[in-house]
Amino acid sequence: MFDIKWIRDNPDAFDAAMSQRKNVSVRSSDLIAIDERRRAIIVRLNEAQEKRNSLSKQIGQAKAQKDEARAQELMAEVARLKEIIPEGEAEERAVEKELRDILSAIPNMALDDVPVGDDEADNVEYFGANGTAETAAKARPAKPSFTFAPKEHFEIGVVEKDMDFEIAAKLSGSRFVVLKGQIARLERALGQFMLDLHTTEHGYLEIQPPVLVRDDALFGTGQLPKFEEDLFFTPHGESRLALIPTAEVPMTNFVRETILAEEELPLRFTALTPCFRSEAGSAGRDTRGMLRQHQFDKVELVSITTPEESINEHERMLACAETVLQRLGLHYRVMTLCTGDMGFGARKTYDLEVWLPGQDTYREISSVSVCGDFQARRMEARYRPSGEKQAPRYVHTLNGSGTAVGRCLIAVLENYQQEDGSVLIPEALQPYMGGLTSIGGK
RNA sequence: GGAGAGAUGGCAGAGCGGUUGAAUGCACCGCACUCGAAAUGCGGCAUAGGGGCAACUCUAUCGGGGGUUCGAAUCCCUCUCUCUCCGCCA
Repeated sequence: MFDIKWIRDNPDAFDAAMSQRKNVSVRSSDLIAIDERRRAIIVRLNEAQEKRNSLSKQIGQAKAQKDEARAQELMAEVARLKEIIPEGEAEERAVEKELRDILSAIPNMALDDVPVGDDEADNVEYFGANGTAETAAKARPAKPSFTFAPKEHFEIGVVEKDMDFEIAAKLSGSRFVVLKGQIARLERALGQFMLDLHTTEHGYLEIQPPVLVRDDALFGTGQLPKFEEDLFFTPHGESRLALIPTAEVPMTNFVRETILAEEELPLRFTALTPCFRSEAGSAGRDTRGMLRQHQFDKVELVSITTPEESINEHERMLACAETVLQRLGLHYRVMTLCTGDMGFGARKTYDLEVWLPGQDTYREISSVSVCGDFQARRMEARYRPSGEKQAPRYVHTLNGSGTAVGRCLIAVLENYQQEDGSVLIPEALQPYMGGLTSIGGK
């Protein structure tokens, strides 16, 4: 969420940043007009409150001196403030809400080095901080070659009987899947492998968060108020709880309304959780297979850092996600999302796109974002800088998938499929598969 | 599900209608003392929003929201959370 004071001081920068975003029409001048109204109301209200406070103190003194006549006189004087103060308070509340409602629906501002563009066609391939196409190609697994026409994941022999969309539809409708046998085990192996990697090699703390959260948490990370239709809710007493769309929500909100010590930073959390998305508005897209589901497993990474460290942490987090694909021998590319394709809370986002030979295309398998203080402001998440007594500052937050487990399963199946319908198990996964080197072989 | 108790500054913990934004202790930061440190003494130490070039000043905040009152940390309502006991339960 933006700081109105910042907009007041930098109206042109604000307007320029918003013009790069999609479907955003807010202008600084409108916000500043509301803010001026707000401040005028505050001045009037404060004056009345000051008057009331000082008169009330005098009443107290008069009563202490048993000067009842004087007290009555003062009470009469303060009586007329009784009308104007509640009025002013109501006005202040209304205008603050008006401003907050608008500010909370404004997306974050892109960093300077984010490419300007309208949609995914304007995303730019990224080869690392000092990388080139050549260095990246060397570091990343090569695209596999096939002596036969590779199939889509749900058509592969070994998959067909153990990835069951019919039973899932019977239970839950479309966009759900039932995994069985070795396919279910492979999904589990992938999740365990990723968690172990991030906790033992990348310094993340393993978390088992709730997957049901309250509205406040969703507001903190930015899903509310704008994206309510993308979420599942379940009634709870008089209220409701949402099924998390990503573990970013609970883990980032760990620091909600807290003041951390600088020494505690960075905080790095990872969790393997189911994620729930209503996929409103994506009817007809990716309807075959398990690419786009209402429920899927994902390993999420969250970092809480100082403002100075967040950019470095972003590159570090990207590398952590890339390591997953490298260890699995999956070919991929990294894209820097353009201003029009970025998510609501991000200042900069890298997408990892894994190669799917069955689809003959790259598909997103991880998204790594730095949010600056955007979420921190919504959450009131701050830290106290060490050294000389200093005022608290907002932390920076980052999140990334490390990676989407369901989509990674698809990638393993498609990339390691054999002509006979079996699938080889990548070496890194074999310990998690009881030593199996392939599934579905004769 | 039933019955109670509670939520105060970084932490602990007073206050229960009137100069209380809040005692006291701990922690922390200055200064003094010391060759240095400890101990001791003195001082400082919440957050946010206004106004002012500034010095400074005003307002709000004692879990959140609402109410009573000239005046609320203190009284009432409500929500959230925590704890204790009973019941139920993976």
